[in-house]
Amino acid sequence: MATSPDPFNSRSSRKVPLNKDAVLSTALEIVDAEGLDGLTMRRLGQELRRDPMSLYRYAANRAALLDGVTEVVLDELTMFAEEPDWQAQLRGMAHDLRLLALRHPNVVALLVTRPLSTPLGLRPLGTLRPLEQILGLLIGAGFSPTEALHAYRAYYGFLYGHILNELRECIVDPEENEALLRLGLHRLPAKDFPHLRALGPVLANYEGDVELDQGLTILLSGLAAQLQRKDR
Amino acid sequence: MATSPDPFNSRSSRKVPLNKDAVLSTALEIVDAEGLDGLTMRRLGQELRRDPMSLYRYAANRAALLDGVTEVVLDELTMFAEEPDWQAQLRGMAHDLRLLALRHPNVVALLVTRPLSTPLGLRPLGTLRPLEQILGLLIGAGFSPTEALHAYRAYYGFLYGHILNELRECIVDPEENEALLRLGLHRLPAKDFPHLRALGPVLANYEGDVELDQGLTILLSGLAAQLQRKDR
DNA sequence: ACCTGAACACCGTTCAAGT
DNA sequence: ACCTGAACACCGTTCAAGT
Repeated sequence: MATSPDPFNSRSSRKVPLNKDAVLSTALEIVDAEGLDGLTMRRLGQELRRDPMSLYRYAANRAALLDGVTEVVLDELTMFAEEPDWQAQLRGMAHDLRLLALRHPNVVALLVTRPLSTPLGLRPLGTLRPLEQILGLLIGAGFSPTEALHAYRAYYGFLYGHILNELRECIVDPEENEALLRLGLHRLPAKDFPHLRALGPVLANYEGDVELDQGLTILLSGLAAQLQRKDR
Repeated sequence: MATSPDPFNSRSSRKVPLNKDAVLSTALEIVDAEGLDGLTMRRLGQELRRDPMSLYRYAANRAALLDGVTEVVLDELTMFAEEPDWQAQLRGMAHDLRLLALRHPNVVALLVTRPLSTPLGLRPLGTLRPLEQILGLLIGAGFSPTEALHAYRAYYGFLYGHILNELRECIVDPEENEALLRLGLHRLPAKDFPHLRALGPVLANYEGDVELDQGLTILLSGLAAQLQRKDR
């Protein structure tokens, strides 16, 4: 599961050679296991068997640490699946990002909110690389730079929205799944939430990949139509 | 700007009669003014001129306080704009939500991440009401309940994605806007980010409402096509 | 010059002591 | 029975004191 070779096996191993990558991947493991709040300087120091203060050599502060974690996660994206056309490429990349999000659900909040109100050029480069990449793809496909930017926004907006939606509705414990769901729905005032309550069984099995694909079909055909209108 | 009648004017006014609404709307003001991190129990207590501990009578803990704030914000949504058809309604509601987000940018992170991994039925009712409402709208328009759910997800996914995108690219200080942007872009390695750097001027003026509308047009026409395929 | 860790200024929350 | 605030167990970060 860990990408780097076994940075710590619980509390058995001794001193780990410290570098930025080791710090960040350990930080990611903590976030994956215990959520964003679980990642504190002190906790991370303990995991690495170092004085928490020594971490400030690798990250200026906790915010920078979190930025580093998002970069590590985004680096997991296999950059270019070789697909025939731009639509297939966008589709493939969307599914890749979705799987990435499912692998690191606790990081998604970071992906989505961390760069908020950080000037574009000052963001972690990992955040910007997908943007640049997709711009190139779309411009290569015949969109003008401005159109490519708009198309990117529509695509990424939908994609992130879908991921958030899916994570929101995903219940971790598959056993309690239906029970919890029903329990929750039952709590809703029947008069105010008739449709929602009626959807109980349907809500229970969310096939994220299928719905993502359906949404993409709508979006991509819309973008393709725009492109055709131009070429004609 | 404040919705409730002047709950405190800086540090001049004396004791405010305390109730849940007063607590939450003051909490919202703090979040709007200073961000999510600015809202602490102690800070809120100070603003209300109460012992911070007394707040636990109105919210079980800080998380509940944050849930309360999201509910207060969502209650600002004017429920039903009277529009002729379902497409116009969805369009109108999207713009309403966008404006709400621009009014309370610091709350958006909450809207988007707070209910993550909270079972659906246990969420703040304010979060669920739009869902129920749109389900009703779509079912009334001819979608099956299941289709309505899928359509809702596509719609809301896109909508939240757009809002996050727009907030991400929005720079608060309109004066430094272009300067900061160029500065930031200039920092990017020219070789790795040619397209992004070339878009500098275009990136500078983001017309969120127009782009939201364009995306909605694609999405809604896709959904309308699905509906027509059925009726035929 | 580098690293360490005590100390500071905060947190959310508990709970005993007041009324 | 209710409210208060001292106290606890944490934070991120600074900075002086060590090496």
